[in-house]
Amino acid sequence: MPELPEVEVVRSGLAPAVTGAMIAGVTVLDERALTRHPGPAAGFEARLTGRTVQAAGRRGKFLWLALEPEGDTSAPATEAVVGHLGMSGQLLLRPAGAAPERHERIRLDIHHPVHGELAIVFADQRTFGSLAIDELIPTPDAAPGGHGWGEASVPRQVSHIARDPLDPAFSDTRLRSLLARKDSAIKRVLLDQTVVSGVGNIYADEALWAARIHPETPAKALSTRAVNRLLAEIRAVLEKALAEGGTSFDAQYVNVNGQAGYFAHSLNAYGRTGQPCPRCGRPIVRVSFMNRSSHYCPRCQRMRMPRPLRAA
DNA sequence: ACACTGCCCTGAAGGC
DNA sequence: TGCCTTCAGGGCAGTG
Repeated sequence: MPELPEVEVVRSGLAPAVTGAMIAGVTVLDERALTRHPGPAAGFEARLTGRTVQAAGRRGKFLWLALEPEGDTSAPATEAVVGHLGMSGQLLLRPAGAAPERHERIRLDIHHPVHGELAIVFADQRTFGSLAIDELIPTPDAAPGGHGWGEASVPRQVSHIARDPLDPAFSDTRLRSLLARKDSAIKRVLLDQTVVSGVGNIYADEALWAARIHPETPAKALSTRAVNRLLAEIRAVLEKALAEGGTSFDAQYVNVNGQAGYFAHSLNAYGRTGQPCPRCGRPIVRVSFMNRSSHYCPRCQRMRMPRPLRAA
């Protein structure tokens, strides 16, 4: 289940191999991997072949390979290959001509001036992930579009997604004011990528546990102090997971070399139903919530309403 | 305009 | 043993 740390591990693993590399060949094995690409697979292959990759960027759970403009290579990039790993997508770096991966959907054969011939394989069991060629459009705040991408542009398909909490241009103020207006449960709001990006079910549960906030607390009921604590814990859990190479449960998430991360050993709430809370010892509870699971400690994460709401 | 539900998909795991 | 159901859940179209 790739969230920000897992996607960043993929991006940073890909970056040295793809930056400056020429896409020599494109093979689409399954068109479902192009659901977000406008137009047929043949067009995807034709438009990418011969292009050079300028950089590998990421915002939240989306990543993209910016393409050097054809002709004037000093001009700013106007197009990118946007990728989302969905539930089970993998981007793997393989030697040229490597045997097909299980669930391989798309292969890019690349030629790098230093590293030579390589293959980038997009494999995806559940086919929620996709690649697409997309236009790069200016960022409204004129800050760089994402991590690893210094230009003030972002793929159109990513432009409605909020910056992620590790982005230097992330606005804490904007988040506080959005939360103050939302009646929805804080967990639901954390999963809304237009509010804050990069957080999925695992890290939402972990950050709420660390901040001692009940997942069903209405967002607007959180005090400023609680919101600040939550934001700090979101950043802490994302950074820790990143340092450990991401979380893996079922070998669906792996880095570009096919290796799993170690963060699963560090989880305090997610997936620990019935096991003691590391803080207080009470068993972690699992509840079904918006077609997902929420895991929390019923003692440490009690619902607290401020006076104005309790009166109603 | 916002809040929320349902759907897409495959394979592993559990129940009977 | 084997079939059937359930579960995993990100993002977005569609509904209210």
